[in-house]
Amino acid sequence: MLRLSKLTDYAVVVLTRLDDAAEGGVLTAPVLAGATGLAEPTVSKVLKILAHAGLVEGRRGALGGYRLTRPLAGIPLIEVITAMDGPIALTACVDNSFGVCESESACPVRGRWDPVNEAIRRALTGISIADLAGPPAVVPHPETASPIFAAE
Amino acid sequence: MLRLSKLTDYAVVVLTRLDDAAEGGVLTAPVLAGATGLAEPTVSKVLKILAHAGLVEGRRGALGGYRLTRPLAGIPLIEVITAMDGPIALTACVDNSFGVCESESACPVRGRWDPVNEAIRRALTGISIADLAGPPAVVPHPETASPIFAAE
DNA sequence: TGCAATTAGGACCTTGATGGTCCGGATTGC
DNA sequence: GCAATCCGGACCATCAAGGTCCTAATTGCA
Repeated sequence: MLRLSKLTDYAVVVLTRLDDAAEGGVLTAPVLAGATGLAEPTVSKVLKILAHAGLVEGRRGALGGYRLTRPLAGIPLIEVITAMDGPIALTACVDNSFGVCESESACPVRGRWDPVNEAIRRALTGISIADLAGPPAVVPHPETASPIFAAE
Repeated sequence: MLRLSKLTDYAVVVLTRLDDAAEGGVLTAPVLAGATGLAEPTVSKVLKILAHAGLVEGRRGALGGYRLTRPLAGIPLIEVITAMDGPIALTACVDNSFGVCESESACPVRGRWDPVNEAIRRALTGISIADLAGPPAVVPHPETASPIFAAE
């Protein structure tokens, strides 16, 4: 369904909550779990992945916790998606899997997905986490396209 | 991995091959299977879904087969994706699933994914199947090696 | 120095969707 | 009547995602 994983969704939520921490302060996984309503092991998993990607910073020991390495506005959505779900690649043909496709010789769209991936990548690069967490205004049904996030 | 299903990939391939049929002529599932290198039952499945979406037209009986209802240039990619994979919805929050999210009250990005979906939808609407099947030089090749692929 | 709190890094299992195949029925032309 | 073909499902295997848990390693404090 062209959907990204739940972990990515959780990551955005956790990052947003993490922004609530005081200047220089840290939040622990249990605290974040309580604030987000997610299960603690799940939050831990998300944080570990985010830390591995360099989006958050973990500090061990007592009084430890996690904090953002950058403000939310400086984190493009695509970076979170890439960290959680892996690189954007709509089909297996695009990245480095050559010789895997058994219909290789007959495939007429060989290598053709690249512009598609590029279009999506471009669309997601212009959106930051701050945009997602931004004004708490309600978005009931944006029928027409919001011109803020231009795809091209 | 933000990837679409293989069926969608097959659909694009099949549609492209279907375009090879003579004016007004039809191609049978076995013929298309042979032309694409895919298994016949799989091709049949793809064609049935596409027919249900109105993208192709099936004609039963002897001398039957499938044909396009529109030229490839008139079929936006998003229509094929929607037909095969369902509507574009990056997270479960966006469509009509209210009350399903257990973290609903605490979720700070509630309803915030809509612009993202809209951005992607717009990016995919501008690409037609003809663009994917076209000559290699037509579609611009923005970046040969994208830096975003450096995640893993 | 010992203890508690916390992250780091995996292993493990369950579940659901996807991919793929197959079968019976309906329709059409010869 | 017969053969070819689409139509609408059901059916099963596989695989990745989701989620939990366990054991180190690190840090601060009494």
